[in-house]
Amino acid sequence: MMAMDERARHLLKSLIEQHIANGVPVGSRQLAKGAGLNISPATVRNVMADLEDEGYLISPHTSAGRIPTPVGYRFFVDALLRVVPLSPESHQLLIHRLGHYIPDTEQVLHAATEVLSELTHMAGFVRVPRRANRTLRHVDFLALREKEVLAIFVTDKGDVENRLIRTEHALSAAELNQAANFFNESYGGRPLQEVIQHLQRDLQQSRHEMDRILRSAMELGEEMLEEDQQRMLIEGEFQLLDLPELAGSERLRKLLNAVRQKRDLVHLLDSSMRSSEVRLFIGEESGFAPLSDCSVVSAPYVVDGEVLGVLGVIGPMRMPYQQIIPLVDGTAHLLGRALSQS
Amino acid sequence: MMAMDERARHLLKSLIEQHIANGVPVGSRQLAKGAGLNISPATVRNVMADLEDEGYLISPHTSAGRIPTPVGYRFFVDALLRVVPLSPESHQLLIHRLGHYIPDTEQVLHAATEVLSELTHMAGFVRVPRRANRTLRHVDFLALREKEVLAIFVTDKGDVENRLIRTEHALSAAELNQAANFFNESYGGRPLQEVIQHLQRDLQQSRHEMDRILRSAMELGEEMLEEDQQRMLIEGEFQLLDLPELAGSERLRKLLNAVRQKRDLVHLLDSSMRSSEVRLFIGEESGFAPLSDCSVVSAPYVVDGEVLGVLGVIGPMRMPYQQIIPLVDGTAHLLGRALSQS
DNA sequence: TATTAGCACTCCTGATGGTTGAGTGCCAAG
DNA sequence: CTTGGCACTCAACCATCAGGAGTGCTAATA
Repeated sequence: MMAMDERARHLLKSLIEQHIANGVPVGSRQLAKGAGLNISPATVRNVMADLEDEGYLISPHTSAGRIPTPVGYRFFVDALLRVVPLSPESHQLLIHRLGHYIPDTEQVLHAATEVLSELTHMAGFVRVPRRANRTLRHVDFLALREKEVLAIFVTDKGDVENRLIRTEHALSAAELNQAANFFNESYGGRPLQEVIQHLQRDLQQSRHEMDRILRSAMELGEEMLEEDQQRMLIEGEFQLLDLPELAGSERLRKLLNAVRQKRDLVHLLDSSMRSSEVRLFIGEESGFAPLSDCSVVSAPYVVDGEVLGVLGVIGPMRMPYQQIIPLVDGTAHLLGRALSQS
Repeated sequence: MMAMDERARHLLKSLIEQHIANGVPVGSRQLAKGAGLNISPATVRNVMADLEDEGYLISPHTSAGRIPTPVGYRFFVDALLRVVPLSPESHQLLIHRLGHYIPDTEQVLHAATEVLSELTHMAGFVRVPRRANRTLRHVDFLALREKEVLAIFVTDKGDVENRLIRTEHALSAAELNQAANFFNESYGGRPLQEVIQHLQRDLQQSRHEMDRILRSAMELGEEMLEEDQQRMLIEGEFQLLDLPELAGSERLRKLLNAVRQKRDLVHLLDSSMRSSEVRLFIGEESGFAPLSDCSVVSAPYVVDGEVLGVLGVIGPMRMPYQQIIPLVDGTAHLLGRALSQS
């Protein structure tokens, strides 16, 4: 496999751009014209044949022009792509949706998901912040009824989570108050993680009724950390229905169901939290079968110097990367900013 | 339009059953055989022609047998349908999923949605309980940060809702406590509706800082009532992708997007809360364009003698009503029971 | 030596047309 | 009123064909 010369690179770039724009295989004649070089179709054919040998292109059938392979796309984005700045309109819209103060975290995340989906006409997602390092702000225990206690947790960022706890005996409001006070005094301001560890240790042996409540509360705290490992917002999956290349409905159904299940996707994305840049998964690179016809563009978002989560879009391999990349990047930045205010 | 004789009714019933089973138009030969009557195809043809004249059947094209019209389905379910009891397996599964105690309301509702979707292979939905008549249990105000207060509402059934409120001046924990105490004492145990009305009146003129918090809290309460008008769970929309009759993807996309938007659907269903029985909307009867190819089977669920919400399924007109109806009915009953325990 | 024109070949696409089979409507006989 | 018979219709299937786009190869060219 020999290195590509300048002309071959240019042709590959031009071919992929054309294919992204039209979605149909590109032939030598059309490419010769579109590339701007003064070159005959025959020459182009030679070059294309070489590129096919090297794995960048493939023809769907004998006489149908050529389309990029995943390898071709990969080379394209790594070596050929020139990212264009965000269009003023898109930027405008981004600012409009994410630029001003929104007090509710949940709302901000939704806004980000929506705006991604809207601007790209593909599926947008936001992986929600891990709360692992959040600290416990406040706990409340309310006797809802005989033998049922409602526990409410509040973290320093204002996340609220609640859960019903059944007790064996009825507990008075005073007792619950006392438990809450104990909890708040001992653990208020401490990281959730730590609170749970402490509780786990302290409650090992004791079997008092009141301790049962604390233990349940601890479980709730654990759930807040756990559940959250899975959380993810997705918007606009249905935009994918419009893609002709995914029209074979069997395939698409699999994908949509997979998106629904989200778990594996979460897995994939967590791996990309480590990078601090926009990341691209093209086709099989995601290592996630139902996505093998698609690309994923993701970027982590950062609040106060710390990566909180990932966001991005899912779409066909043939997506306008030059625009998607800055868009995802920009959204990530704005989301980071929006969240750092809250 | 003359009344149908016994034989015609039998044939119509048989035809619709066959069509529900196979999804293809039914011809005279097949119907003659399937109906069990000793009758020739020619006779059947005469009857079918009559049924077509009267609007119960239609042929997709000249020589393709006949399929039921919405009118046909309507007549079928009203006059011909014999509902079969829930199959033991389905009943088993229902009990298993909804029969035992689950403390968390949200979880119960989800379980109901899921089980509907699973057993029918169609889209299942649950319209969530209105909280209008719930009473206020407890309110908390927490100073989250300078000039930001987190308000937490708890209703008597353990629903928790929260919201960030920005204030103009910083407020001390003591002040907030005082406000919360005031709130709890004045309004604890009162219906939310009433609380809001009172607040609305009491706060009309005053402009104190603390009142601003109360006013924001009132808005939150209003939101709890409002937002909730829209809430709805849907599960298994993707099952609809499997239906050949909806395969024309354009149409389906519209439907799925509509389902996504839920609003109009909520509207439709609220109207069916008034009935205390299973209700059927066939095709256009729903008055909701994207659903015109579909039927909706819904039933209200009742807790302590009061209708809390609606649940049901969305599927093709050609659905096995004899089984779907008791299933929806049974699910509604079980959900009512499950909720009355909590 | 790299480029290009020419040419034969492949294969998709869309149009055409014939055949088949399911199904109908109608009529005349039972 | 029912039924067998019959002509007719129409979608679905299949084969065929022409057209066009595109290719690979070869030989001429700059």
